[in-house]
Amino acid sequence: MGEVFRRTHMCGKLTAGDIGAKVVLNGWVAKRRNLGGLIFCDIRDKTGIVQVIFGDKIPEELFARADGLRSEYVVGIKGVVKERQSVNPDIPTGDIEVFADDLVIYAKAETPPIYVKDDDKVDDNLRLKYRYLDLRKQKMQENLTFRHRITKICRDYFDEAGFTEVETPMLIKPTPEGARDYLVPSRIQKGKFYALPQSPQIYKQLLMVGGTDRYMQIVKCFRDEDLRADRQPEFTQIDLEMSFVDEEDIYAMQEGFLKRVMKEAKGIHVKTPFPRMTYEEAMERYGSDKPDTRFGFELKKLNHLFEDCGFKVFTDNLEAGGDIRGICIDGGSEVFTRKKIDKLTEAIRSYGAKGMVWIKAGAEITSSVNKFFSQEQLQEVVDELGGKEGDLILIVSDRRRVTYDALGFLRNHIAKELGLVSEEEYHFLWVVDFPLFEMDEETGQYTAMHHPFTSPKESDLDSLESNPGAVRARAYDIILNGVELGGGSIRIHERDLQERMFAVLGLSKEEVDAKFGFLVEAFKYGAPPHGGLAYGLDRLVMILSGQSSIREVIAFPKNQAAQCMVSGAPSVSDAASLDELGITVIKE
RNA sequence: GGUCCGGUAGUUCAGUUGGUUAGAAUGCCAGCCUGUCACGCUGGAGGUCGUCGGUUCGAGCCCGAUCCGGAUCGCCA
Repeated sequence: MGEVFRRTHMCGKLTAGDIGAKVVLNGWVAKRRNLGGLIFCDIRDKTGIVQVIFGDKIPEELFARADGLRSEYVVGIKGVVKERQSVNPDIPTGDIEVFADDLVIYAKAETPPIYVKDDDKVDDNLRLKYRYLDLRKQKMQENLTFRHRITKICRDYFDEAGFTEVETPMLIKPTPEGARDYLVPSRIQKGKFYALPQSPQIYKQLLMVGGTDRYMQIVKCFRDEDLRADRQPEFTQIDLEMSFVDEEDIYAMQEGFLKRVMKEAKGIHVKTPFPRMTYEEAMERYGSDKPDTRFGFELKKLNHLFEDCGFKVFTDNLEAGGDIRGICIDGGSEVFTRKKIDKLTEAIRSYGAKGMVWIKAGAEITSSVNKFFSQEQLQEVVDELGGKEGDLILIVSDRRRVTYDALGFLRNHIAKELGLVSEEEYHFLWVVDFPLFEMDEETGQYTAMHHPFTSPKESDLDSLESNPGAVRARAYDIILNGVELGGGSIRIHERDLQERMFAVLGLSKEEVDAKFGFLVEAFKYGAPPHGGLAYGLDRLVMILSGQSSIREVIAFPKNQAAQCMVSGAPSVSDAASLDELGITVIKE
């Protein structure tokens, strides 16, 4: 008892070159096939599976023990690698097998509640509850390994570029703006709270003031907001900041990084520099600030065609200051039946669109508005969008924002449905010149779109107070195939500009002191020009490994209710702990 | 917080206008089987149809409430 076989090989790494070798394997029983006088047993470790055979030339006692093996038993095997009589071309180790001459059962296992098999279709929550079983799947191990490789490349690249990895605090001052904080009560300072960081933003800027020059950190961040397939309450950023740089330095540095990631992790050569697009252009052409440029279906503003058209839905909207935009789906009129179009109309309601007009181009144009428009008028619309016979045109008339959101959604949705989205293509894109501010529709107050330390573009500085909505920021996002991989900005390092910024945001001196006093104080003593960027590591790994959810690349993710299904967190706290923290929980 | 979809065997699902003992596949157990690899063959066990209430002679199915899960919008500087 207690003996551990000293492993000589990993299961998935055995090849024909090992034929004749005596090997020792450790792993889990993936599958047992008992043919009577012959038992086949697939043994799995994180590298893959290999077939082990218990034949007739072994002691009866060993054969009996092999007969007792069940799925997920943990075992050690000693044996000899031999060439297979019948090759299995479906697995990498399919041309060899291990003739066992010894077996140890380290642990038995109950029948697992989920199958340990890559293509097993099982409820997501069940996978999360039994994550330790789910992780035994080869795909999951590959995902973890792939993630490790990305972080390794990241550390190597930025190390070679002179970056220093610095750990910033996890227990920090709550930030009243932005996403909700996770609060952590202080026992020593009863009644006071820390927050878990939403990002190390302020600390990395302080590091620049502190002369660190180039900082990077692979760091957990926390946001207490609702979850999505690509959003977890705790997630990992690759956080970066550089001193004495402008946008061009940042772009070049990041393009070098992503180029290397693509080459080393995917074996794909990507061209640099990446294309750039202004925020304004991205919205006008794609209805999104993170456009997927692998396919067309670009938006086009159609206001001028409908100014006096007499169709009240359109004219009323235009008079109210709204827009009319459309997209043209090549060859879409066949594919999209009335029923399918109705479904699309229904789908865009969640973006606030009240309806959608469709036009099918051809010798005789059919449309949902045939009653209101002549064939000539409709042909004009078709021509404006570059449509031809067999194309489907979709038009949304609404507030500008709604036309962007609805058509932006439609082009992505339809491209996916038509199978036009290539998994093999990787389109990187910088989206630049974001607005510095956005209007909070509830309060009517300008808020920082990125964060209040983002530098305005110098050319727009004059209108900072007079027309804040028109001021563009020195902010940029890096987009890959319609996914926002990361974003950043050149920061404000001049005190007077920072004060003007706070003033536009409507922050009093007292508020500034309370919220960011320590940063403002630090800037008194000499801040270098600096800027940076942060990647969502989970998203980066997700998209490069071809997964559709970041849960697939996180070892122990939370479910949609932000629970850890393995441990049951969060849970109620006992009275003594709460008392010590001075916390009373009000039960509803 | 809003909208939509779902909850039936360990798992994935089917279940007709409400009608006898709720099915299939897979997994599990037992027996047979020496070249399987989704092994095969034979047999078997396995169900509070999410929960509570209502309608009905009778509810997995209809109605109401509630819990849970998922998608999505809001939200995510």
